[in-house]
Amino acid sequence: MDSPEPSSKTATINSTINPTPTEDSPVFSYISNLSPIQPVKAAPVVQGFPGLNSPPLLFTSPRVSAHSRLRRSQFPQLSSEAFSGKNDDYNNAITDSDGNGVSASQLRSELSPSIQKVSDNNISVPDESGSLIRCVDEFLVDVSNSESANPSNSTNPSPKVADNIPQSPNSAAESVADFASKDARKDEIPKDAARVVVEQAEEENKGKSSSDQKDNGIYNTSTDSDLPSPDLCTKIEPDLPADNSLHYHYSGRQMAQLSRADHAMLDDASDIQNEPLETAHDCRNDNDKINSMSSAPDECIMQHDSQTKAGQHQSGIRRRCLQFEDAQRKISPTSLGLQNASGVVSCSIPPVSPAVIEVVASVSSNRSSTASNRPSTQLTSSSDNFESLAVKVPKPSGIGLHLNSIAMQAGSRATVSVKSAERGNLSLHEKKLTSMMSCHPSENLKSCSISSNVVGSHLTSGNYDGEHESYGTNAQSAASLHLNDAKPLNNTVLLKPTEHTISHKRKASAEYIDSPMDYNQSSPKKKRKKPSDGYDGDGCKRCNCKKSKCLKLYCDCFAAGIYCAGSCACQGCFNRLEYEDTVNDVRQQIQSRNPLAFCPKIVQHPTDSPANILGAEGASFTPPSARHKRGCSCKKSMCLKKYCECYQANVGCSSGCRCEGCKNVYGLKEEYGKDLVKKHCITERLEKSVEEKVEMVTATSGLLQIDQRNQCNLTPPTPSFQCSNHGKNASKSWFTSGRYLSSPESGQAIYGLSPASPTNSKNHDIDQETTGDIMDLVTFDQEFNYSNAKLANEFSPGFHVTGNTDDLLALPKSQDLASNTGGQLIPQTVHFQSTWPLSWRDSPITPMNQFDGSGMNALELTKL
DNA sequence: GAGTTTGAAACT
DNA sequence: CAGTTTCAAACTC
Repeated sequence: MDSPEPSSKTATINSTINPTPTEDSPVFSYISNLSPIQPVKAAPVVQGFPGLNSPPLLFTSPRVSAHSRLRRSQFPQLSSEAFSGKNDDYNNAITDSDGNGVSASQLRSELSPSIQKVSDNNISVPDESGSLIRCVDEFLVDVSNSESANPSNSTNPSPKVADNIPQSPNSAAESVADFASKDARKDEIPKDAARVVVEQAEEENKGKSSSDQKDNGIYNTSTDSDLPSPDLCTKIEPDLPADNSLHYHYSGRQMAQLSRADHAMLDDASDIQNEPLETAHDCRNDNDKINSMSSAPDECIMQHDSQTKAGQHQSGIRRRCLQFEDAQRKISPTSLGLQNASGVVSCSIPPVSPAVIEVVASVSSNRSSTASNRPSTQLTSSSDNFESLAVKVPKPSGIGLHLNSIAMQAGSRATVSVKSAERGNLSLHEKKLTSMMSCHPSENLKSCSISSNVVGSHLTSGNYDGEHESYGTNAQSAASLHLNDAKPLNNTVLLKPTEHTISHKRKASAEYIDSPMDYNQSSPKKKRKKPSDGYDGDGCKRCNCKKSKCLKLYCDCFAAGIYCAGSCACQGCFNRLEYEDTVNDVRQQIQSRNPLAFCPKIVQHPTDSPANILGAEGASFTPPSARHKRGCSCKKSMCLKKYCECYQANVGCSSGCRCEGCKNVYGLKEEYGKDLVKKHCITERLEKSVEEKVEMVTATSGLLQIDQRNQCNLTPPTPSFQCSNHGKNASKSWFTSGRYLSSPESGQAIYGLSPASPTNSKNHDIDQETTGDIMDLVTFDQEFNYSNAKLANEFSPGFHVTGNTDDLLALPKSQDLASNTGGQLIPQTVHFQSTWPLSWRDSPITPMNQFDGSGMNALELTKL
């Protein structure tokens, strides 16, 4: 029996929301008829239930977020394009000299002559100085560049846009800042948009002329040379405000958004193209929105500072991306959705999936591998655009078993430290301390953030010392900021290492510049200090290749998607920036042979629920069910030595292993099935309890029930919360749970704060606690998909999860988990982005579940 | 540090 | 797909 109250509530709400229509609606009349309570009394009843009233409030912010996110989603795309465009410029200059000239620009030109034409008319200013303004301008510049360089992006949209675009550099006249004006002219942005941007830039510029200059100088330096400018970096670092953590928070969001947008870009390339300028404009607006949104006292962010600092950091931290850059670029961390209460953004970078890359390539063919070689630059520009994009990005696990997967996953052994430390200055103690911080999931957000940061440290390290450079991507580039991010978060612990890092940065960079060849050659001088674990200080593996030239998967560096570093003792190494083309080619060959060659080797078993992974305290680093994707073939080591990849990764053997006499301490092959069954039972129990809980909650709020019913009626029988396995096995991801925001492999991307999904506006009266539990239980194991779908459907029929993973769920890093367990990230951060890129969704290889939350987002679930 | 063992990657 | 070779890390001494 429906209690009268729910009905009345519903009626009241309906009337409140849409008084006139509601009363007229048959539903209203029907409810009114059913309800013993007279409509007249409805109002009082509603007042008596604040919970019902509150929903709108809860909803409000999501809507804002959503709005912002949507805009941002477009923006990031532009930014990405901008990146590419910028890179293109850079690359064009370089590649032309090299004779490798087929750059993205050409492709772009082919794609959109009209735009190109416009750009040609425009004054092209190669000079990309003015980082300060750049954040604003660059974004414009990038957009314009992308427009000009990459017609595909902006062109299509638009004849309309083209018409609006001034053929003359008039916009420059409107710009106060020289850089801004340059950019504006270069970009040929419509006057309105350009004006707005320029004005903003000007304002910002006024705010901090000194920093701007500094930034500019840095930027120029970084731009001119591929390598970071140690000097500049050094200068900059000290200037960082103690509270820049706040900056990072926001920047993190922005970054996340950017990344996410990048993802979206893949899917919605056409859309992006349609509204380049608008997007750019929106971006600015988004920033403003974000700022305003985050204007909360605890999140006062100084955009200028953040921009400058971030730009500085990024300038100093330059990373080169090879073929993965595009893919990763597309791989987007979650966006606003990742925002947690504290504003800390946890972004995990999905693993680089070759398939994704391919998709990306197809979508945005304009991005040549060469063009994408300068993620750092891209990142910088992007970050500038976003006012310092510091993202706590877990290491890209896409790298595979090697560096990232193993080192990070092995919680017990995870020794992640600042790589620069190895070079000398950082004391072992500090290193360990850092590692510990990173390795242990913390209970508090700060710790979590640190952990996350550390996770990415290995990536970062490359930047710092200029040695290990990831092929990868913005994501990795973003990761490079981890340490920086971490510093603000925990000055006492991480600041020191960072300082060291910076100092080393200079050193390393100088070294790199001076004698780039030094470090790949196995010079006796550079006797590698081979740590017992085979990792250098930062958790990066280094190789000792002699015959493979570091162009085969034998090479850990190569396999991990990074360039060999000075710490490597390889001989005849071609896995270097100088040979990036070669590296790309080889990688492509390998991928053509085995698309999964560079995918993470360690994946979360589908049935592993978040609860299992995290454990009660969230301290578990390696999910018990984590397994080597391909399995091992050990015969003599009995899986008890590091010859065994499973053992090396601290994961148990599975049925996929072909090992003989398995005695893997992390899990015997024979026991794997048993464990699965056990877990399955446990999971079922949990689900039941959750369902019961949910029912209780639902009963409490009659509105919810009614709402759900209505929705169910409106929706097809198919569970809206569905996981579609395009792959053979449904991937389940533990990161699907809200707790796992930042699964690099999966997920963070998955969790974007879904904008307020329109469909959702109901059910927000459910307390978060319940939601949190639910989310924890929402695993996407194939086995449980149906039940989950059912459950989800109960709440929101609109929720649709597309689980497209081939069972490749890369393990989220322990740090990620830790950060997730912080609790602050929770339910809100769990988002199912409706805008998730198709590329991921379509990619069979993509190791992550993809959620197409068209109808419902995490927030909705949370609200439930 | 040299040599051996091991198993993944590459090749056939 | 299976067998073989190559390779580099892990391991031993």
